[in-house]
Amino acid sequence: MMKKSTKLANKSALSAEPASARGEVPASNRAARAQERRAAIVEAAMEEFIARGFAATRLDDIAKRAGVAKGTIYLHFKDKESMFEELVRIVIVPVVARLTALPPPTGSVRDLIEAFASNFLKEVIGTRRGDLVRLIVAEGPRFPAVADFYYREVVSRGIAAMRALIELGIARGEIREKDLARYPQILVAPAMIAVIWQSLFARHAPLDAQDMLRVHLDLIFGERRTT
Amino acid sequence: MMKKSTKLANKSALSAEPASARGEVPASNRAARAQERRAAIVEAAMEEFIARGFAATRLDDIAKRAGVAKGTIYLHFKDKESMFEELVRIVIVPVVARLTALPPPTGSVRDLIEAFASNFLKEVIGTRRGDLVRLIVAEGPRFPAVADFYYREVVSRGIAAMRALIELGIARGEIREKDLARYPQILVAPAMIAVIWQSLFARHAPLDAQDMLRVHLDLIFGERRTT
DNA sequence: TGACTGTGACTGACTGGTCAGTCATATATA
DNA sequence: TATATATGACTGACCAGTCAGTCACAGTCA
Repeated sequence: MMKKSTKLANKSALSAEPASARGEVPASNRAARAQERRAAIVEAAMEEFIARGFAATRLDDIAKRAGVAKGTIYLHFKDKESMFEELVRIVIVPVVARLTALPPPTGSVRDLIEAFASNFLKEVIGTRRGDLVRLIVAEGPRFPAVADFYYREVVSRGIAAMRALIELGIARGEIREKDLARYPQILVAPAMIAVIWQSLFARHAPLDAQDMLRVHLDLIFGERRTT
Repeated sequence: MMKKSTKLANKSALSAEPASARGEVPASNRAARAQERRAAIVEAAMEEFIARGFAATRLDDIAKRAGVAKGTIYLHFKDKESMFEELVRIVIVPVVARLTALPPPTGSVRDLIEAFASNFLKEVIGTRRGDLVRLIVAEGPRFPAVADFYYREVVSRGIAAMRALIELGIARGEIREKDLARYPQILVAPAMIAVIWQSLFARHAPLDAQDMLRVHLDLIFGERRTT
């Protein structure tokens, strides 16, 4: 279908388009295997980068873990740096999509936010995805492209969405503190802390993230059902 | 004299007692210069580690920035790794001391916490110290010793102190949400988010940390003076 | 169907450069 | 002078990225 241009990704490497004029669909199992390999590389790279950080990760290790020769990595990615940047996109995009695609305009604002938090809890906190967030925090300053992408695709959207919910909550009288709309970060902060906590301190002092988020929402909305 | 053991410091670190118990006053300018050099190295190392992370930082760069030859670094630190670990201790300890040493048992709990937040704002958020916190989050998983130290000296103490304040606030009727005492993290979360935000996103969207913390406290204590 | 062939995905030994850590030498101090 | 310090050229390990060669497979022909 999309052929090489999709798999090779980067700018160069465009090996002309053989079947282009033809228009055939050589979706042989060759292409399928290539996709599998690519996926294996992404998976392996994520593990290694999370475990060691960008600079300390060896491509040899990624290759070994992915069950591929080192050269193969370069068939899919331009170099270590752009592999890292692509990796973040590849992993983050679906998560954002999934978290974004659940605004069932039903029930109270609290219920909406609770549904969101519950999803975030399952999808991110304490998972590989959560570690990736920590990784972004860690490497962000050295990868402006990553930090920019993350801000644009995740942070700014998340803040905007939360602000909208907060304003709705204020309008409906569910939320007292009007100034909260100016700092949606406050709403999200405990969730972020939970992510970091699980990565760093879980073994010292386990944290019941779900319960903590509940308490935090009680703080904002008042005890359950108590306008 | 104490010789190497004092200057090499590795594990011992913290200045110790240059003049030892003995009466001598070896406060020659030799020892003084050594201290200056050591301080310069620590300062330079912090800059470099914050800017590039542990693995990507070159000792040559640290030496150059400190105005010292590379070999000199090894007169003060065992190796790169233990230099990093010591560095964290050297920088963190005084901050904790300063933040800890301001419990003037006066006024309301809110005032106490506000004083604390105000100090944290000045001492940490948006400063080199704040960057160091981000660095610890970044490198923690690869440096269990650092993560452990940080948990022991900073996190657990901070959590305990906050919990005590919250319980006091509840007892005095200043704080409604009783469950908050179970998750002092919630109280601290926005401050941590502010630290990270300043490091990563300030250039995209500046954050008025002071104002945000105020709003957060309003959320916990109710609008100013309303009980 | 089976044999033949061109293609390009895949491999991994190799290269060039980088950098932590060393140590023989030089300099400052007592 | 003797000793404590400081220096920076040097070494050996390490690793990102390359590329000549291999071979599985799709397509073609008999």
